[in-house]
Amino acid sequence: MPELPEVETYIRALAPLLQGKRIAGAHVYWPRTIAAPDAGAFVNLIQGRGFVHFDRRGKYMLFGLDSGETLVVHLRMTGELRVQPADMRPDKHTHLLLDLESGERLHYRDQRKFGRVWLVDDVTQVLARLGPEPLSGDFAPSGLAQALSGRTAAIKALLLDQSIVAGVGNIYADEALFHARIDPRRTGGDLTADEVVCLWQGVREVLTKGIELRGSSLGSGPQNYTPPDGLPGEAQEFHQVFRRTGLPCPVCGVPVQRVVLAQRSTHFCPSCQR
DNA sequence: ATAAGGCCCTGACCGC
DNA sequence: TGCGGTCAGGGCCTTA
Repeated sequence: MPELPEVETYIRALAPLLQGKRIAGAHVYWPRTIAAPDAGAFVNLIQGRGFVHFDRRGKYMLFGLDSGETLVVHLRMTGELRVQPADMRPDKHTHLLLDLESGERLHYRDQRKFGRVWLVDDVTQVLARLGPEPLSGDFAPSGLAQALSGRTAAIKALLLDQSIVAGVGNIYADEALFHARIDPRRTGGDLTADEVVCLWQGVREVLTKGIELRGSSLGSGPQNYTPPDGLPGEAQEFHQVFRRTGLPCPVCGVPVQRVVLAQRSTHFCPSCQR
């Protein structure tokens, strides 16, 4: 499941493969993949455009085109992008295919069809609700404290809220809370100022480490993630609690516990996290 | 305004 | 082997 570190790894890997290349044509096999404009307009508008720059915001990939428009891609759970040779045929999970003038093709695959693609003049249309970028100066303890104040939902649920901080998903929310030694069931508004600072730091540390390790490539299954260059990430080796239910906490040895919060699996150490 | 639950999807997994 | 049921999960939508 691609979160900020996985999406960052993705865009870094794709940039050198796509830089300067031009789109000769597009094929949409599952129209709902295209969130905007409609699939027909998308195919017409994207033809002839070249990739000129590459960026990321939260879990969104941003491909700047030479027309000034931006191709925005959100992989959600199971989306994948791959640059493939011309003779690689799309399979049943390929919902969008971009033919490049180089002869290669960019395949968008997505088993669960949750991912979405936009082609927009102005990315703010898509990104309007996103909170601060966690590894930038826009994300500060004071702002986080303000966003949490008065909130009665569990802190885990609030970390998953993309309007509070962009890019944190289930893996890094659990890891950040472990880092900050905060019980994920705590009411967000009840955190002390010191705890908010610890959490701010925890979010930044786990995301930074995640990027260094090229993201978390979890075991087999539909949620597996592998970067576009095929070299798996290694961040999963350093998960302290995520999907480690019953295994000893790496700090104190007490078994990691699993609960469900905001309809999401949540893993924590009942002894270290208070 | 906030919180909670449903929905979209399909492969994996389980029990029979 | 086959079958039905359950689960996971990001973001958007609806409801309270």
